[in-house]
Amino acid sequence: MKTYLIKINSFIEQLDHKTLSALNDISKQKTYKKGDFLLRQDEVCRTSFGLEAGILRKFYLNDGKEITTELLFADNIAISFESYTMQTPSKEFIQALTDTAVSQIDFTAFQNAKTNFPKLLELDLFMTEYYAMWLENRMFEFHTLDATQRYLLLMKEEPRIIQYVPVTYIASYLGISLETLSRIRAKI
Amino acid sequence: MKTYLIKINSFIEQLDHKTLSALNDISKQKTYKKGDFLLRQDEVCRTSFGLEAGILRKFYLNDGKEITTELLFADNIAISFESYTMQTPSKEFIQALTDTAVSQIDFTAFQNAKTNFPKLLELDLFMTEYYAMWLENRMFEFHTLDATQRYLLLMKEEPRIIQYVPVTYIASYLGISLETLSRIRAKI
DNA sequence: CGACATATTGAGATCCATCAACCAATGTGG
DNA sequence: CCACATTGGTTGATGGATCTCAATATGTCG
Repeated sequence: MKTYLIKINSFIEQLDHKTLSALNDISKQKTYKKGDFLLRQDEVCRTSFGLEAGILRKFYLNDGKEITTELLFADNIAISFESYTMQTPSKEFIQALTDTAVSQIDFTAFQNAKTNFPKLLELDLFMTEYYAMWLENRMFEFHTLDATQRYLLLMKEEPRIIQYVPVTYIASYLGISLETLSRIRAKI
Repeated sequence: MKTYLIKINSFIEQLDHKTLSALNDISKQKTYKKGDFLLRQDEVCRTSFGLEAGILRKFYLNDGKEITTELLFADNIAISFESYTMQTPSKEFIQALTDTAVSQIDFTAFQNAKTNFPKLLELDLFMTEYYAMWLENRMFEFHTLDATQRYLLLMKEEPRIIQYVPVTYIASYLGISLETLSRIRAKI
């Protein structure tokens, strides 16, 4: 699956100059401080956030509890997928866990760019395919692994998450309670 | 999310004649008998299966146990997503739960068609977006609902599954044991 | 009818959540 | 600079949800 990222990156590198500058024209650099919200529940996700530095967290509220759905580092793109795709109110929040720098692209501007530069349409497809594979993989983990195994796998596959993200968020990302995660960590 | 299906369908209806007949040219009608495998583990998923009649099941093996990942009815498209997208060996099987009729499209032929008929590229994106939203939703259910709630939701959202699919497969689709599902059913 | 797959029921074990107390580190106001 | 609140993490005891193993029941199809 990660080989697909390589394919996407080389696809981007091989983009013609016009396409690249079209993409550049609609990008806006922005920075956020630790704790800032890039998107709140019920807002429509009108831009994508290309993360250049820092850490972002996507989460939603369920019974008053925060459930983390994704933890993002540099070179990832953060969007509330359903909200962005359908331009409907978001269930998710996107929050900066550290000071961050992002490159924002407006949804409508990108839609227009896709019709003028078909390579961007292809790129959009590739990225969406990658996201779907990532989700399939995550489903697989929830379907087949218990709490300890999920944590061990995360350690192996995403060491940065273990290193830089508070355990509270890691626990909810893994779908387990804070206390259980604490016990798992004590045991290994 | 279901409104997106409506959008996709009307997009298909509005396709120009040339695009539609290009699609037609690369489609092959096939039928399978109950129990037949459309795809086996370790094979590369080289075609998509547009389901016209019957029921299909996607599953993989874990510890010798079958885990059902998707249950499909008419008008859905069955592929082993990662295998199809990357053209790598599949983890999943696709099996006919009843006699079925499908319209198969070869991966490579579709790739070529997409470059000649950009509308197909757009269509591919829309369908992939839908699949990603479906997966997000499924993750959400696993993250927030217990066994009983998941079953009740399935009854409400996908009554055909309850009606036509053996409980063994429903249980593994819901990520619970056969026995637990049986008890849940007894209680309601 | 008999045989084999499919579904239910029961009892015990296990995993994990919850609630509550506790600890350590950090920050803040007097 | 210290007392104290706050935040983030750990530890303990208990209960509930769900799994597993085993026995039994209900199909269903040749």
